[in-house]
Amino acid sequence: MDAYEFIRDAIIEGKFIPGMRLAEESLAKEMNLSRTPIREAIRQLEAEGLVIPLKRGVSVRHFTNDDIRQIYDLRTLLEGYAASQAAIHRTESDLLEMERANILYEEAISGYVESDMKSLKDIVQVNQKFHEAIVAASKNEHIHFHISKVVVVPIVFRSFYWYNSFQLKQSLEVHKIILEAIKNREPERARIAMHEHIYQGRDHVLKHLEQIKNIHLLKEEGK
Amino acid sequence: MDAYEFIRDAIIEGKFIPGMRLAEESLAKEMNLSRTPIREAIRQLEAEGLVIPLKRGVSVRHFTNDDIRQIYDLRTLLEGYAASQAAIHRTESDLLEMERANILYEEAISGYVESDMKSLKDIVQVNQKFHEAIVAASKNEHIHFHISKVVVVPIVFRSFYWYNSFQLKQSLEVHKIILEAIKNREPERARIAMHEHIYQGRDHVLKHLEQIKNIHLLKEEGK
DNA sequence: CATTGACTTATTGTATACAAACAATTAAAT
DNA sequence: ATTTAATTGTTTGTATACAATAAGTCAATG
Repeated sequence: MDAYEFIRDAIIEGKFIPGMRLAEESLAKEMNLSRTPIREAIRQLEAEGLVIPLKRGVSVRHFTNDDIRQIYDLRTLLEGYAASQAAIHRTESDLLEMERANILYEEAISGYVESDMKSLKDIVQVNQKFHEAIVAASKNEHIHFHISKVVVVPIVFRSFYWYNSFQLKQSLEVHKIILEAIKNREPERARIAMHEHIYQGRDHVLKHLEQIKNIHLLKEEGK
Repeated sequence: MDAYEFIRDAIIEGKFIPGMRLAEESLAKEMNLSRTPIREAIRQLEAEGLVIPLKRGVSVRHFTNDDIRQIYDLRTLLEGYAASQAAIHRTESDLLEMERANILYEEAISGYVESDMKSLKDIVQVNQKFHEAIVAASKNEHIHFHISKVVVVPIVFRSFYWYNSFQLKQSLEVHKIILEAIKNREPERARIAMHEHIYQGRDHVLKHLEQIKNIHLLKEEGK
């Protein structure tokens, strides 16, 4: 569905900010459609929890710091499990896929210049590729469904945009450790490495949120 | 949404069997609505994975044995996590709620007569109450979202209907062990007990599925 | 007899129309 | 001046209408 992707992307990219009401008519006009497909897209987004119903219509969901913490806890659980299962069920072609993703990742961060959106989008995509390869290797097709719900969240999705070169390289190193564990068929090691990886991501996001809060506080004082 | 509940219930109760196409017009007529709200309900069910899109329209999703196994693995992970977190974060009122659910459970199974639908529905509901109380005590509001997706699945939902008195009593005993662990603030013990509880449920379902398969095979031979 | 092709039918997907609910603004009364 | 009432306007929710596409049937031809 086209309308679905349009609205979802606008939400996770922050174009539609939390609390904003989604007016069907204006959305319809914006993408040259009638209200009918717009409403159907909204129902899907509602089922995924990206928008919340009001008395009439819906608004973009706001995620609190606690939400982010809880969501990351679940992501840690799910991706850690995926990594441990991958260490058990991975085939040779799975390993190849993960290695390929990591090589692309390495290339992408070597070509990275601070705050260049184009190269960052590549990194985001390649990072996703690695994580998805692990899920595929876990041989549990339902994991993907759940992980997508803890990743496609506005703040989480954009967290990549405030990484620096060093942090990206560090991230690659952890990827290599995870891959090594999966290759050696060490489920616990793979799980723990993935845990640490995701938790670092969580701290990264929370630290950034803290900074934003402080900026707002300074603004308040400046008035 | 009323249309949503109508269709969802029909699917998880097995009135709409896997593979069956959902004809919008006939559904609309059946519940005295136009196609518009029906279609919106279908989009939600699609987002939840209970129906799958065809070239045009949707059909009720079929869950294979592997699906069931994978879904139960995830449920084990999620409910085990919920139990361990509940052991850490539970308040006194959380404990009260769980105890109350277990007392109701005990009453419900004492009043149970084999294959009496009325009393079974009560048991299903009270069982849910206990599991939800644990999720509430875990203090992670997002767990519920994910667990609901591994519970509201046709075969899983109906699995209760082929328990006997002894198995129900046994189930209650495990509930008590889980509660004890949560009361004593023993996260690992709570997690493991919950694991075992869910895995028993899984085996129960898979065994039943095996039986059904055998019945079908016998029918084939009889031809 | 089977296979291809055109035509007919049925059902979906999208647009529009209408009714109901909520919000907002203005007027009236205390 | 403030609060209440009423009326107007905007937006959602549902129904209907229309267009597009897939499927099924029947006939025609190899």
